[in-house]
Amino acid sequence: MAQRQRMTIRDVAAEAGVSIQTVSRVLNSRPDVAPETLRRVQEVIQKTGYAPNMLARSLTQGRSHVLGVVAYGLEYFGPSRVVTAIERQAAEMGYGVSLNLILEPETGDVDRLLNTLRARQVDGIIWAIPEVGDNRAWSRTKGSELPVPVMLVGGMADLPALPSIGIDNEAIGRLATEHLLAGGSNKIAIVTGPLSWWEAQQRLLGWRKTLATNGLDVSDRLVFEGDWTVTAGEHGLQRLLDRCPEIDAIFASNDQMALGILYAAHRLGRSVPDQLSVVGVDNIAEASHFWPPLTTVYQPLGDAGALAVKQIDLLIGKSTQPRRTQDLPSEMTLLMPELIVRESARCLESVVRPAIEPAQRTAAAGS
Amino acid sequence: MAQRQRMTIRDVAAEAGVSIQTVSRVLNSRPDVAPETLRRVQEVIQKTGYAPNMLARSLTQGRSHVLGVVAYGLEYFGPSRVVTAIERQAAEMGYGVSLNLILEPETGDVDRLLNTLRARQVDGIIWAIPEVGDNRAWSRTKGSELPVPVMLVGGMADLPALPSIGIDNEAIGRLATEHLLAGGSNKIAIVTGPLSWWEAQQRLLGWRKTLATNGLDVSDRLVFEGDWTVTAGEHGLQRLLDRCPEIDAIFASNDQMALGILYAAHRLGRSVPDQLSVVGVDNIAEASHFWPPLTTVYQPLGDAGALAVKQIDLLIGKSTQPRRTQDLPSEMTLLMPELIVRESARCLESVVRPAIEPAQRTAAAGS
DNA sequence: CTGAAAGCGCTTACAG
DNA sequence: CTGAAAGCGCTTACAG
Repeated sequence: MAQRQRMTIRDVAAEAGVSIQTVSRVLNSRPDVAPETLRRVQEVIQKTGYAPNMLARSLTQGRSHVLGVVAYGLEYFGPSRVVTAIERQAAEMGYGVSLNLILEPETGDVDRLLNTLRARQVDGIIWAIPEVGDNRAWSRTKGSELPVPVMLVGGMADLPALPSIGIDNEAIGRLATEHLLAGGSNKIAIVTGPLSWWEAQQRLLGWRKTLATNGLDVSDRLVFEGDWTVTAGEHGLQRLLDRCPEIDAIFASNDQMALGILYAAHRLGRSVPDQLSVVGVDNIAEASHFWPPLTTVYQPLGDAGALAVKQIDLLIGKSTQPRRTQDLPSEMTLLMPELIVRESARCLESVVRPAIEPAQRTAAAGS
Repeated sequence: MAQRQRMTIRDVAAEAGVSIQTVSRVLNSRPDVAPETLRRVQEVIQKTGYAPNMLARSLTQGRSHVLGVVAYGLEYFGPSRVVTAIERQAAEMGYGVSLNLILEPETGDVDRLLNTLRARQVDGIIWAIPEVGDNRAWSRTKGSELPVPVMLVGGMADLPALPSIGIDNEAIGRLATEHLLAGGSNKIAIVTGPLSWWEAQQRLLGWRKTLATNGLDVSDRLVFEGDWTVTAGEHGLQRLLDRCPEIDAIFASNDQMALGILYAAHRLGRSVPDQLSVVGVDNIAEASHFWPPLTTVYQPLGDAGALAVKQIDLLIGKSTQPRRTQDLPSEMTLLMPELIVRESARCLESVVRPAIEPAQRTAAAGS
């Protein structure tokens, strides 16, 4: 089957008594091979377990069939889902995945990374680093002159210079906040992620807009900036309650911080959800077993990853062909999140209707 | 900087007014280049942003500088740590990482995977799939005739046919159980992982041996086979208590199941750790914020991943050289886990001394 | 110190 | 339907 001495197309050709390009034809399943020849070559391939050298193939074709995937924080929930989905979809489409992890989202070493990927001749790059600060400035500066297509995963503040796909994070904030309103809360605080993160900003924005629309308080004392950790949730609740004891609900910008909030609430003797409603984001595996089970917002991260691969495959196809309309989808595609109702937030309505009108909802909540 | 038209070594040579192999010498920082020539070539490289085509380089060198990493369940705690560490170490040593995820640990498609990796000419393979059932049978059958070095990550039942590195899972079971004993428990149950997993078996073994050594009950009614999920922990506690209400401690084979146990204990009105001590495994981010904070066993997974890369680099170096002593480390390297004491298990001793004698410990616990 | 030649293992036109 | 030639972009001996 496998062998130590690597075998080449030449060996196969010799053994089958044909030329190497006939073998090549068989390998690439081209139609113009005589049935008998085909059989003979296939037999040899089968017998020897020959597998063509992708490196050589890539060199002549000018395509490596490898996608460069750049990610951060694989040990966290979001990135691990995205990368898993990317790998799955890529494998399905015949791409290999070159994994490149960075240690900090705000890395200055974009250039070196891009150069490495270019040197490895990846067919396309999937940039799955969240937008933090101006860590995507490079996409505007030199995004357009990159030698290969790039897909950004995760939305960004300004219209991206490169095609991008992400989750609608403002909608996350809106869904969570609307649910809290529907549950009858009217002093709704928020524990955000680091506000240098686009995702954190957008979730805050969704919260703010929803409350403002309903004429409710959105002052700064209701906002605590966390850092995604459980500890931040704990400190957040304590701090928010210090500032404003009448808070009756909190939107935690991720489940870990929601856990911290539940923990602190327990310690402070605030019962959830009776005295305090909590909604998180992510739906981590443990969420349904928090006390109480956590109401949270699900993000279709797997869909985002898979879609990124499909899109970049399209772009790669185009960049190979004599580029015509140049109709690159250089806009931002946003996928919709979904609310998962459990028990950490009061829920006065028997049926959750996301499409309900705010006024109506508030009325129902007040009844 | 970057350019659409890919530039080759030939372009650089022309622009610098030298031959291509002089450029090659500069690229590979060989000593035999005149200072002035060196300067001129470097200048051109700098100016044009030229990066040599790794594919072409690999083809001539017979080395791709890519490691094939095969993993399962990147969305879970262990694998994500291992893969992260592998990528980090690989990048540091100049290797690219080709990520290959499988959907089920007991995949039958080992052959196709191995073929793909061979076709991509990876320099070595890191097989980071846990041993489940006989999913490593291939390593004995054809492990030795593989064209490239392979490192298995995660221990295995029989002495592996290939060099392997993992965590001492029996020690995990021992550390956890000894701690429970030290806390004064003497009816100690276990919720295991799926027993087709080597890791789960070993943890069970550690539990069993430790109890047996201390003359305590290790009968089957104290064993519940879970599947690593929170839900399994919940069911596990309920079931174990049904069978044997006097249970006063449980070793959960991972933190998720430990969470399920805490959850169920809360529901059943068993206070932790007063009536029930619980120890988990992994030390997930949330563990320190469970109620009560979870005592657990930490596994040096990052070390394992990094070590795997270092080892395979050695093997690759050897397989390149005219193989001499053939002293491949074809044995199993096991790294030691560490107990992290928090509040979910009673702890009578002020200082935890893992080296303490069992008899002495039991005595202390009884006092 | 530097360059002309050969070759890595394939594929892509180009003949027949 | 099949094969001889050229070439992908490098590196490795081999001359000078």
